[in-house]
Amino acid sequence: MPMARSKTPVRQMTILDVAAEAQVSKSTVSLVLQGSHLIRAETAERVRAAVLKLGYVYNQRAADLRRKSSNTIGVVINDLMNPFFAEVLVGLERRLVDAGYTVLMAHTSEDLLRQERVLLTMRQQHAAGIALCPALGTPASLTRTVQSWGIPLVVMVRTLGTGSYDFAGSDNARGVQLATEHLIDAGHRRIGFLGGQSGPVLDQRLTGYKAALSKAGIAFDGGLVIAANPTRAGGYETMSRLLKIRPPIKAAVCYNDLAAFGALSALGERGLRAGADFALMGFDNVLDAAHSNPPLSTVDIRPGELGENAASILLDRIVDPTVARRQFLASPALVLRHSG
Amino acid sequence: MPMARSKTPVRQMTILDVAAEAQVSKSTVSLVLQGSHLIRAETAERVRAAVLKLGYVYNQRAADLRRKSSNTIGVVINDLMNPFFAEVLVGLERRLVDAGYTVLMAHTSEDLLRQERVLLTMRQQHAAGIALCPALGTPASLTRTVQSWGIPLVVMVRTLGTGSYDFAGSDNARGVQLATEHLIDAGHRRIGFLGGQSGPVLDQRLTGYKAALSKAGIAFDGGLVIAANPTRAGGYETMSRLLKIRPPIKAAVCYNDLAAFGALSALGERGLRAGADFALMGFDNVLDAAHSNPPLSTVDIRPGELGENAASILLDRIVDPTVARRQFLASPALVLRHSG
DNA sequence: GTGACTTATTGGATCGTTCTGATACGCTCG
DNA sequence: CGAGCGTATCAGAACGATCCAATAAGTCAC
Repeated sequence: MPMARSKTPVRQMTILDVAAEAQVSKSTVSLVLQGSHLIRAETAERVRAAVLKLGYVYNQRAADLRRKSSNTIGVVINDLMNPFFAEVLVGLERRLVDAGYTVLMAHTSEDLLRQERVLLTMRQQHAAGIALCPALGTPASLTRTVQSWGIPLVVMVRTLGTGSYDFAGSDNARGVQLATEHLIDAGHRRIGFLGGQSGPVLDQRLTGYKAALSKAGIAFDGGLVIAANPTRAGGYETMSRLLKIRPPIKAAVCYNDLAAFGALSALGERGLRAGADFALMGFDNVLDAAHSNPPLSTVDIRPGELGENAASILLDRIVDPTVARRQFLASPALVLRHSG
Repeated sequence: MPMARSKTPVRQMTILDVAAEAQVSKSTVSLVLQGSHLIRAETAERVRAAVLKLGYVYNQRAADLRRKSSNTIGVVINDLMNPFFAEVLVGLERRLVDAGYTVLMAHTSEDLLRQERVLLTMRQQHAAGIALCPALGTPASLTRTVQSWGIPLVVMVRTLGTGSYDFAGSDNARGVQLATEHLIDAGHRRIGFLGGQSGPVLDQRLTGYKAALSKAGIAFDGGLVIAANPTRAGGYETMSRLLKIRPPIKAAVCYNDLAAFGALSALGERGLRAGADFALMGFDNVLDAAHSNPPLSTVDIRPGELGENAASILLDRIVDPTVARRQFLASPALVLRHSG
């Protein structure tokens, strides 16, 4: 009375079971799964039928071990609450999975310790590459460190010193210069700069701001730039402070769209209407900018494409690690809506 | 003259190298790495020193293969552009990595085919569990399918039929009822409902809306509910249409905050001020809601905590797959700001 | 009919861990 | 002094794939 032998623990189904079913060797099955042309079409078909019949599922990790490679890519982001990064991430993810990779995602919240930890796990997981948006305060040497691990790396958004590494970001100086010049062209001479934490990106954006001013012969006034977290709360806060300045300021460019949204809120609270009473420029052109109240004039750097480009650069380096360093800088474009 | 044997390709460093350095067997090294108490403290110390000296890094995938387990968890999200999901994701991710897991992330953009594909990869990667926010149109049978794979699953946000499965979401009916009642209490009798795609969540929120109306003895008027993508664009669009209705409507509850933001934009465009001229309620209480223009009155379901709870439920099931089905429903709380 | 050459398939070693069963050593006890 | 036991360590067989070298069968030329 042979019952199912409950003693033997349910063995995982392997390529061997498929081989038995299809009456071939495991090597043949392996070759078929890899789509090799070495196998006769008829045999391959038999194998594929067996796979389907048994419901076999490929064990990627076993394959990775033997093959000493992997198809996962580590992605490190530090502020998903910012729609800009969310958009970058989905662009990146899309291109990576379309290329057959799977994404190991980690969120650092600007925490250096956390960042270090997730980079270690990615190493332990044998990630085929890493796309990193470094947390503020990350030492520039990190690029060399990761390279020394033998893992292809692309840095996103924030530069990391002057070393040689793949990068995808935007031309921040030029973008902010564009925005500032737009306000100047509209006749403004006293223009605020709102939000932003110290770091490479803020530096770049501020140089754009200063460049526009000096080009127009306007003296830089440090009192008009107010740093703060580039969040809605930060934007709200800085705008509130800016509005206290006498004589009143009538125009400002923001570190990013998020800060601009907060600024819009502060403006509205005082019954001021952006566009009419106050000219406000954002930066990033996140999706939200098109439907804020009022719709935000901003600098478009196409966040999604930025992510896609980061992915492409990384993928290229994975296939050929010796390829020359690449650097993608989204060229900014003014998009004028109603706020400024 | 023995030079470095350039013939042998640089072998990966393994526990065997560590073992040699520390003068113990690989088994001992393995035990130490697992923090076993079986090894004498002094020996363990020697091993740890060797690890550090050689810069050995653990091969997680090899370990997983042998151990027939893994410490990765698949997370499937379909709309990261919606800050609500972004917040859920970071809560989820945070708790998962704190528990020692790493996150395999995939974005479906509501694409069923993509969803199917990423679920397959997660299976091939031997994910220890899956947290899924199902794309619209996902068959209810999917919960059973995933369970039949032997992978613990937690469904998030959107219910998936009436079967038995772990779930983390919010009490949508009650939440919208709260919001609607608030408007009724303020004296409104004709209240619009804006945005939302057909699906379980819309159904639930609409029943809350209807419940509030009927409780107040107000007849339901289908002409006042306008479905649309729950995005800013959708909210803008639906509000524009709602404002054409005569006699004019003066209050509405939105499917979610995102739609409410779009509605705010449409209102502003017509010179209407939410709060004064029009009462508007959102749903979710995303971070952005506190600093919109004007700040949004909404229903708080704590997106971040929702993600954390999903993680906890999943982790519990992983340690004990036989535990009873669990269901977390965030209980909604009204948060009144300026829009309504 | 034999050797050279394809073409299709296969056995077995291997990737870097874990884990079980064995061993070696020291101590206690009758 | 030898049996019995506990402690610390180890050797070797897995895990489920890949891939190299070997084989078997067929074709062709001479």
